[in-house]
Amino acid sequence: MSAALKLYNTLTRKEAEFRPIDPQNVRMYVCGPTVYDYAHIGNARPAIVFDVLYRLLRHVYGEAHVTYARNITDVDDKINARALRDHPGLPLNEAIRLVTEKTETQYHEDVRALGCLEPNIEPRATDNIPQMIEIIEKLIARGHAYVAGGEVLFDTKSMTDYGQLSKRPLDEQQAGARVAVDVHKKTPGDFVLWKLSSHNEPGWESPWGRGRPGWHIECSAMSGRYLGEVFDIHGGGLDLIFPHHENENAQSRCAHGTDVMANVWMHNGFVQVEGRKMSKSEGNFVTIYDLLHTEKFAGRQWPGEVLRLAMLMTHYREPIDFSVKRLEEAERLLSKWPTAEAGDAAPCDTVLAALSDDLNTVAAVQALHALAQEAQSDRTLLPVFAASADLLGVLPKPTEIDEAVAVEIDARVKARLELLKAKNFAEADKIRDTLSAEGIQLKDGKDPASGERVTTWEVKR
RNA sequence: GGCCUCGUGGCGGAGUGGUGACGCAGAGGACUGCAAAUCCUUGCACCCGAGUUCGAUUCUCGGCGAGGCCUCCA
Repeated sequence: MSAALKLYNTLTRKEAEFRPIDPQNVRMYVCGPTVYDYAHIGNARPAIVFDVLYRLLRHVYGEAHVTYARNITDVDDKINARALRDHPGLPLNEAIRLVTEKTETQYHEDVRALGCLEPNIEPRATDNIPQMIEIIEKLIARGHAYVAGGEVLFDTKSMTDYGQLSKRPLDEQQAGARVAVDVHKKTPGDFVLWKLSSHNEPGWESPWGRGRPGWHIECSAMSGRYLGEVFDIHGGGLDLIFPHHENENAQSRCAHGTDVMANVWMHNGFVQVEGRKMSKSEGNFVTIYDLLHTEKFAGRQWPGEVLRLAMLMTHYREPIDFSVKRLEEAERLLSKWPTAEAGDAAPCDTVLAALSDDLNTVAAVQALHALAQEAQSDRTLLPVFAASADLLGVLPKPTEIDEAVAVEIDARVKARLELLKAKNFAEADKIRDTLSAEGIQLKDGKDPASGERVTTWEVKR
C-alpha cells in the first residue's frame, strides 16, 4: 500500500489520515436526491465526487470491504406539490408514486451515464418509517424531544454541544431573522421530527397520529439501520452542513448516546453559473438530462464522460464555474487518451497518491494525462493507464467495431495509399473525406525505418 | 449580525521565502501534395496596502473583492 489516505473533515476543519473503524467494512453514507424533478448538474457533483471516493476505498480496502449507502428521499412536501401539479386527477398516493418512480428511474439513468457505480444500498425513506418512529420514541424517552402543537420537535437545548458540525452556537444566530419563530417551539432552533398530515397529505400511523417525518430524521434512521450507530464517512453538498447534517448528527447522537455520528464529514463545493450557485430556487440550473440528451447547452449534446471529467478537473471542495470552455477542454483531453479495458494491472502511483491526498482529482487527472501521452509511444503502459483511469471512472472504452467493417475500412485505407503512390490526390482525399464523414479518423505517419507512409485509423471521439 | 470558503497568466489549476510547475487554448516551426494526428519552440500571472525579511506570490496584520450557510437546496 502506498501513501496513506488523507481526508478533510468538516467536523475538525482539518485534513487527517483516514482510519476506518473496521477495515473489513468501511462505511460511507451520502445524501442522495429528493425525487421530485430532474437532477441538475450541481446534484451530479456529489454523485461523482463520492463515486471517486468509493472507487478509491474499494481499491485500498478491497471491493468486498466497503459499504456505500446513498438514500432516495421519496417523502417530501415538494414531491406532494409536484404530484398535485402534474397529476391533478389521480388519488394523491398514486400521483406521488408516479412522480417518485419516474424521477428515481431518471436519476439512475443520469448518474450511470456519468460513470457512477451503483451504491451498495439505496434505501428509500418510505421503506424506513418504522425505524424513524423508533428513533423519535427513543429521543422522547431520553428527554431530547417533545410533543407540541401536533408536532414532535427535537429539543436543541437538551444537548450541550449542539452545533458540533457547523460550529454555530445557537444563541449567536439571528433567531427569527429568516424563519418565523414558531410559538410552540421551546427554542427557535428546535426542528421537526414528525408532523401531522392532513387527509390530502401522505401520512403514516404513529404514536402521535397519522403524520409524516421531518426532513432530517430519515438519514438518521437509514444510516443507523444500514451502517450502524457510528460509521466512517458522511458526505454531501456544502449546503447540507446546516441545518441538515447538524440535525441528523444531533438526532443520531442523542438517540444512540454516541460522541459522533460519523467520524469524517465531507462536503463538496457548488457548481456555479456565472459566479452564482446553481439551484432550483435560483432557476439557473442545467439538468443532467438536458446536457446528455438535448441541445439546450451550447447547442449540442455532451457525453457523460466529458461531464464527469470536467467535474474532476476541479478539487471537490472548490466551487466550479460550469462553462462551455471547460467542457471542451475535458472533451479534448479525453479524445487524446487511448481507449482500453480495465484489467488487473495496478494503477499508477502518482494518480493514487494524488487521490489519497484528500481526493486531489486535479493532480490525478494531470498525472493521468501525462501517462496517456507516455502510453502513446509505449504500449506496455496501457494497462497501468487503464487501471488508473478506471480508478477515476474516466476510462475511455474502445468503441465496438464489427470485424467485417474493420476489414472493409482497412481495404479502403490501403486503396488510398495506392492512389497516393500514383499521386492521385483528388481520389485519395475523397476516400479520406468519406471515411471522415463516417466517423473514421485517418492518421498518417511515417515508418521510421523505411520512410514510407503508414496510415492508421480510429473511430472519432 | 454570526459562521465558513476563496482571490495566481485567456481558461483550468500546482507550488514555493530567492525570476515564477503543468494542462488546455493562442503564436511560431518541423513533418505533409494539402489536412488531421504527432513532435519541437514560445509570449502572457501571483487583488491592494502596510509590516517582518537581505529578499514575499509564498509569513503577519489591515483593506478590497467574490461566493456560500444561518429558510428548501448537492
